[in-house]
Amino acid sequence: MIGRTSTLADGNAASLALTARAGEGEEGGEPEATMQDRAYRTLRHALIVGKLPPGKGISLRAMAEDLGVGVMPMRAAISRLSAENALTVHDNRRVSIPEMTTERFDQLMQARLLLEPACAIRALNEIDAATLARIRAHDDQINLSYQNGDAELYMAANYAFHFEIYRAGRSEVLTHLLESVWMQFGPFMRRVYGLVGTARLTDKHEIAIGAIERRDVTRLKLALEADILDGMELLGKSIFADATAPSTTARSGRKSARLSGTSDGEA
Amino acid sequence: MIGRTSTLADGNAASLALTARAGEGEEGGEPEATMQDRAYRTLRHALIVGKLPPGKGISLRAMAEDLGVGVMPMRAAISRLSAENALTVHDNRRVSIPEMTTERFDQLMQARLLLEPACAIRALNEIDAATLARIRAHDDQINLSYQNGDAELYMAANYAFHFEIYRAGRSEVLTHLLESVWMQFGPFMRRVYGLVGTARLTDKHEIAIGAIERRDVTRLKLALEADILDGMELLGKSIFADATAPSTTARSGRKSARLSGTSDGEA
DNA sequence: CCACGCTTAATGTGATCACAAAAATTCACC
DNA sequence: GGTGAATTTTTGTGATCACATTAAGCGTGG
Repeated sequence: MIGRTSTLADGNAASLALTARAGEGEEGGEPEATMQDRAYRTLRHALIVGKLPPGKGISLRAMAEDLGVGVMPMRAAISRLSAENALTVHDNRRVSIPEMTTERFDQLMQARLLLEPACAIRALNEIDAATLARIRAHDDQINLSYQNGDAELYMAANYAFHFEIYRAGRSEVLTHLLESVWMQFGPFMRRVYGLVGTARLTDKHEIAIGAIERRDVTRLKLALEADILDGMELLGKSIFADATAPSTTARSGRKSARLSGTSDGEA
Repeated sequence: MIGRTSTLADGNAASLALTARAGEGEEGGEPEATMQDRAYRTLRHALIVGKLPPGKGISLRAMAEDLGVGVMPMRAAISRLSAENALTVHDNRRVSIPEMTTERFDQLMQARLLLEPACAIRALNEIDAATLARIRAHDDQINLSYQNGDAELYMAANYAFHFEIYRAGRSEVLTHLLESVWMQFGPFMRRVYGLVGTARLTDKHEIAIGAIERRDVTRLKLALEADILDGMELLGKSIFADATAPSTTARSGRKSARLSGTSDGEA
């Protein structure tokens, strides 16, 4: 391994790697994927599922090497993410994953509360059986993640669940805005997951699914708002509680309890 | 009528040179401004004030030359704008200013209706006398633009008016999302301005200012919603007058009624 | 006059080099 | 041993070159 420390959260060198999609016969199906798009998508996914901790410094060349792409595609990817507020560029012109503050947390939550019910309501009459089945499947994944304490699976499944609904609303504008919010929210949420962990509240997802089945607008809206607010309350408490209890899910176990703390990023 | 740009000065993009204006002198005060930031800001401003027409193709090298910057900064700028949905990248990998469709129009308006009142409410108790004075000044500029029929001034002043309020709410998250929406909205709005021109519009801005003075939350909310809806109605009418009859809902997707004429966009 | 094939120009993507600023490291010195 | 200056490394920014793809000219042949 090069002297460069892997920028990945757990030091797991390959976990973020640009996976050559399994079954990538490629020549026939997807010749269009540009390098920068692949870099963008992997980094984006890493953010949404919280694979990268807040405060983490993002080095252009280092990240390019970690992902196995050139520098130019990585520049484009970082540029795009920065434009979406998923990465912050400091005065030093250095880039890092944004720290979470109480103000930003509130702002992100407000954005979620404003946009997500609206998206869901739009989607209500567009969800067919197949889509509903996918939604249920995502929810099953969430429950599975709870059983196994698999934080990463939870993050991915939770994202998939929500956006399976929102995308059905066919508002690319709103979903794009929401994805920006989730990218900002992901790193912090993943961090906190270990603390609130397996504490499953009353399952608002089930209520949402039921509301979708009955085409119950207000109930769906309430379910989503409650889901968001539940998380808010949980995560909000975690913020104020400077707990020392480390997450159990972190394999190395050696995680500081600082919620938005830097692992090895710069100040 | 569609493909012809009559009164608008959008003929070609040569007019949006990277001037030292943009409110910033030169490197006297801000040695930190990177080239790509300057390119980004000018292009962004051009989008918000609608200096560029929908459908207009954006050529990397050509635009770089027009703005007097290198290719690399322009790449970064275009990349950022694309990430904010202010520019669309086609399958050809060519970039252009997005066309407006009825669906997108509705989505953008919904986003405005969701986010802008919320921002304004946040701002309500943060607006001091100085800020209110600036808001009034912007409104004066708007009225002036009406008198002179200065579309560009109107666009700039209208943007300044709204965001002077929203920024006071100190939610970088929400304002950033809103700016993305306005960048998507600007080119089309500017286009339509020539059609609806100086038309009526009972001044909702005055009402909003009055509501700010009295710290009247609901009145401010209503004023902004009415302002947005007024524009919606006006622009909506223009849409239906201008474009081929929009199908009820083109569910099969791709081909929806193109609302905005192209000057020299690609196929 | 129009259609079709060829040539040419232009475009986006990516790599590589160059450079200044900022970290990180080294190392002398108290 | 700890501290600060000098050096090395790393960083982001930007320019330039190379290449494949595609739009645009442009001719010839029908």
